[in-house]
Amino acid sequence: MQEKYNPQEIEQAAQAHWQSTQSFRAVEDPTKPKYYCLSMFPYPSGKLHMGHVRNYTIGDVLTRQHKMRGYNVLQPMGWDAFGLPAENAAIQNKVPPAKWTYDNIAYMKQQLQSLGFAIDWERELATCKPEYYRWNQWLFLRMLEKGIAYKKTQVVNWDPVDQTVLANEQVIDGRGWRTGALVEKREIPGYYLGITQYADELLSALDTLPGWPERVKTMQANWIGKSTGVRFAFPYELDGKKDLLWVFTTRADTIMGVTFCAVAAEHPLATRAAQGNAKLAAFIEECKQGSVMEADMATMEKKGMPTGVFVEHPLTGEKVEVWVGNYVLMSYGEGAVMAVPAHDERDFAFAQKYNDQLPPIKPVVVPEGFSEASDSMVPAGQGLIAPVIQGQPPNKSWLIDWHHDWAPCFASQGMLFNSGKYDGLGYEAAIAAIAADLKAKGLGDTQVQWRLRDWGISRQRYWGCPIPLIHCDTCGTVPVPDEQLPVVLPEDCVPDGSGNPLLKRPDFLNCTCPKCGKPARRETDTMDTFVDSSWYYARFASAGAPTMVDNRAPYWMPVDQYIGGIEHAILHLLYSRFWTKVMRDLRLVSYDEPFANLLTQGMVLNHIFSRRTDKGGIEYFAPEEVDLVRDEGGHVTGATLKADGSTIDYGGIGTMSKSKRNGVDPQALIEQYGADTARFFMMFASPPEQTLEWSDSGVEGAYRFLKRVWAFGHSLQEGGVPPRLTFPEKLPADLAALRREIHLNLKQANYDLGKMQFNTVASAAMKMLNALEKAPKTGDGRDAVVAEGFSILLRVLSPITPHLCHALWTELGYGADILAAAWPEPLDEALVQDEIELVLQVNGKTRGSVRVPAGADKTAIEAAAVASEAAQKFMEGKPAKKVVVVPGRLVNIVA
RNA sequence: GCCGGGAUGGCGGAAUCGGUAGACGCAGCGGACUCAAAAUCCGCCGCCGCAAGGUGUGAGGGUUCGAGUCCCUCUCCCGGCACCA
Repeated sequence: MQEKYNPQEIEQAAQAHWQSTQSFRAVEDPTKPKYYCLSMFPYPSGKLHMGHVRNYTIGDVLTRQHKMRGYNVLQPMGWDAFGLPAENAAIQNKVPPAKWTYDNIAYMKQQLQSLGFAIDWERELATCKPEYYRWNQWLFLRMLEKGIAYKKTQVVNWDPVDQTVLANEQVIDGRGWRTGALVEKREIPGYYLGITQYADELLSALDTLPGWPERVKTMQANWIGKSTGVRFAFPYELDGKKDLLWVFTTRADTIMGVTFCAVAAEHPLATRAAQGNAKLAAFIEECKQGSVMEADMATMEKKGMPTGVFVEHPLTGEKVEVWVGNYVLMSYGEGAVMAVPAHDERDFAFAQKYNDQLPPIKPVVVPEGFSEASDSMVPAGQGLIAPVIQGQPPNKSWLIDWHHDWAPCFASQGMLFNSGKYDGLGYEAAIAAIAADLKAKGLGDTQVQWRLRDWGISRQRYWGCPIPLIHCDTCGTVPVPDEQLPVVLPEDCVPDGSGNPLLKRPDFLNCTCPKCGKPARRETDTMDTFVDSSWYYARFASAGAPTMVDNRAPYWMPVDQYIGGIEHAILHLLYSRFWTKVMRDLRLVSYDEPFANLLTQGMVLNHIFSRRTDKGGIEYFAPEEVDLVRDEGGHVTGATLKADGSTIDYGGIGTMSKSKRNGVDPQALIEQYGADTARFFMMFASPPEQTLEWSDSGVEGAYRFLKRVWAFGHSLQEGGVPPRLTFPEKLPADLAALRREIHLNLKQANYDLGKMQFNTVASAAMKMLNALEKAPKTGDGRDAVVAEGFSILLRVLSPITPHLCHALWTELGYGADILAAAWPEPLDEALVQDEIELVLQVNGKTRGSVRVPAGADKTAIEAAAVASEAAQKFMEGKPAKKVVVVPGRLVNIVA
């Protein structure tokens, strides 16, 4: 055994050992409990980044720990290989996306292997391979048959110069990223998957996922957005034709306060009204410009224009004008809303803006408890209406005069007034009564509405899974027959940014119609890459099967632990759940949910340094290029460039990214310190769910600790401490204390592992080493305590730093392979103590401690506490009014 | 804008059920070893104070013998918002 810790050498040796023994090959074995541990597979962007290292180390710690606990473990790895960055790289370097992708995969695979992850590489897959994506196509055809997949128009970002569809991220400040042209909204046909058909189950089944973080479930529930409300219609007549304007609202109780209606620019009524109204037509066109992103829709200035069309209030018969509003979404509900400015913030803002063109705001709800006679309308502290009444008599007639210029809006639930027969009703009673009346008139009913929209999967892009359809002049759109699958994507195209290169590939485009045999044209749209990632976990469990999944899937599925970034909390995870349910309904699988437990890991952050360039752009600097400037308190206030000492801006802490130049290359780290140091730092720096801040000196600290572990192991070997010894009947006090310390930390480590709080597991390991290094040099049973302690330390640490622990375990003769060792459990005999220390408080303030026998009862503890010197001093001669004893923890004297 | 999350020393973070705030580590300071440096080892280390003690978990209020933890109000930061993955 070498004296010096040499990570490169021991890591290579350990990896060679795992390879030769096929340690991580997963074989189905019904006699053992299984543990399927899956980390979200990477997009092969070029090289691993720290987020990957963190994600996969978390998975590896769980995998190795469960292996040692006797589980049959599967940890696979693959590549989310289709996607936009490959096309961007192609535009830049004129390399086919396929070649770029495969090169990246080869490099990143080697990086993953050098980190020593316990991966079964025989199950590796890449979603850009026909043997994988043929099953995307196959399942898509099944969905088409079942009516889950269907065709509809979709709104996309259109670059008029490049004549191409842009992704949201390719739209910068409303302009195309390459051309700078103003982006337009355009409607084109596309394919959708009916995820809304599963909305109810996707929502209710969240309750069957106790192993998911509550916040992720809440986010999904809000995304699905079930709301119960009333769908009703305003009758109207336009150009002699009678029609109904349908709207949906969750606030039917405010229906008597409607002052206008608003429809989306794409609404048929808007289109009809615009005929012969050039000004309105122009406004509708304007609404169709700009972003398709919800965030932009929500933050942009609310604009509208009257259509001149009046509809009839379904209950009062009053005339209500219809407006076109840029804030009304065609894709939600009916694409039309009733507007009640008095009780809806958005309507209120709109009404204030168009004050002079709209009727006065009509309030119809007051807070519960309001009465005309009372002096104050609202109980103090509720404050929503309170400002309105300053200097005004709080009475009904005044409220009716309430006007939008200056009155705030009351959007909470309350009691109806100013609403005719509904006066005095509360929220629920009012809605029930109003819905019943609308129903009686045949103009509406209660309805459940979902925020969730169907999943548009068509992408007008090359590097994706071809949608298996054929367009025939005679037969229309015809599905590709199963026996002709997969529709293989040619791998030698080089996109240039001006549209889908498949359109220039006659060998791909031209085909014969499966129905009539005439020449036909292949669909060139490809699938959203979220399709690829919606079922890869099931394919891992059936690697290489000649069908989509085979009979190995039921053994492994569902995934016992899924690990990935919080940024996937909604889309990827929801789509995977949906896909699973579709597969289940096709009887391909029998489970309802793909991921039993979910861990969402935080992002890896680093400092950001930049300065403005002469041209007005921003230039970023890597952290190693700068020196930090701190104020007296030690806070970072700025930075200077190492090269020339010039001052640059400190941009705080942000996610590592190529564009900000604040990434740290894992490769350099592995080469300098070894994989174990990288892994240890990642686990130690913060708990998995939180963000992790990069720190070079933190890495140094991790390395220092591993060197100490090695040195301690070396000293045991030098000192001839045998791996196993018997303990004497009773240990001397100092050795008993040491042993207790080790087992206490083991108990803590096991508890924290259960919570997946690996940073404190690492801390516990460090505390064990700190204790072992201070071990007495002599004493009866000394070697036994130290050998036992170190063997516990190695096992606890081995999932985090497997190479180091593997080497020391065998070198010191603890066993042939630490992977085969039993996971350690704390022993009661090591934890017992005769006397315990309790915190002493007087009037809630800590004033010292008292020692009492371990079995002391409450009376004895009280007596000991009151009698103590510290208690006497701070009680200042007053008698104890009350003594609170928290068993095993503290005693508080109230004087 | 909407939805979700977060804020604790100079820094990363710990505190399991409301019970010693700051474990463990980094940085810093002092010392040992060395011709010297690196590496390593020992000690100190929230803030104010000579000390006794006081004070302190983003801000303000509340509940409690006792609050980082529970309740109310607010500020700032981060993630998602359906064509980035």
